[in-house]
Amino acid sequence: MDINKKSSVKTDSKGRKKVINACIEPCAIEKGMRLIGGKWKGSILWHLKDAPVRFNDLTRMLGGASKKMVDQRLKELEAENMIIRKVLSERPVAVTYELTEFGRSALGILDTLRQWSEDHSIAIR
Amino acid sequence: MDINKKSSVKTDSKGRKKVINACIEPCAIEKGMRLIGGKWKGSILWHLKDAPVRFNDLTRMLGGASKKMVDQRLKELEAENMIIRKVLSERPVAVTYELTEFGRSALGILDTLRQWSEDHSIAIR
DNA sequence: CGGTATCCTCTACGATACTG
DNA sequence: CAGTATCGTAGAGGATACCG
Repeated sequence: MDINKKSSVKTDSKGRKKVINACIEPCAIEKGMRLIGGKWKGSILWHLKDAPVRFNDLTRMLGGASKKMVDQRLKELEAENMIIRKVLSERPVAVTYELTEFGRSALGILDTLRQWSEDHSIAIR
Repeated sequence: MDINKKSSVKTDSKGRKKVINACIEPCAIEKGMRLIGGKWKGSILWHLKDAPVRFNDLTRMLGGASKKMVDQRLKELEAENMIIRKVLSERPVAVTYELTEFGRSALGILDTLRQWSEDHSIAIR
């Protein structure tokens, strides 16, 4: 679905047309969620906060994510300009991923979320 | 700041750093994401920030979400103690949803996310 | 090591219709 | 109005094997 759609026109059962305004603010929230939300993206970014990390190390850190998933998320994050993939050597193969400035700019949100989540861990479960 | 307190970092023979147990913090992030992440949850909470909202109004506000989805998310949020469902009248049926204190405590994160998302809307696309 | 390629299941989500 | 019920599809995600 097109999330950038600002409004849509619908016709009800009596043939009347209604313009439904999708709101700007929540769209920003949805948009943001698409960048740092999702199953592993926030965690991946968080793991890169201190230093570049290699692919397999990252996969291990996430403990529970398959290579495929990590690979997919990494590609998304790279396409979104949140991380950079760097090939360190060809033989043996060595690759690291690190945050861009943009990626780094999301760390504050993630830290707040982490803090909030920990503070309310009892309420959460 | 000492955030990864539960993690241990080791250095191998080639001077590379390895994080051995780093899944504590990301788990908090994943946990938090499950509460306010997902497709509509953040937006729903955000829409309730000022006042209680009725079911159909909320659905319309989200413009694009089906009743079924809204219903499901609302039930999740209620189970998670983020919102409260209140029956105003039986005939005609009138129900509102409003934030709990816990739900309200998430607004800061959502606002930061919204701000961040808007600020970087160009980078995002 | 850093991925791809397959296959497969499961559920998220949408569309539509119906109900008290 | 505030949901349920039902059906259908797309894709998310796991398991496993393979590759340069």
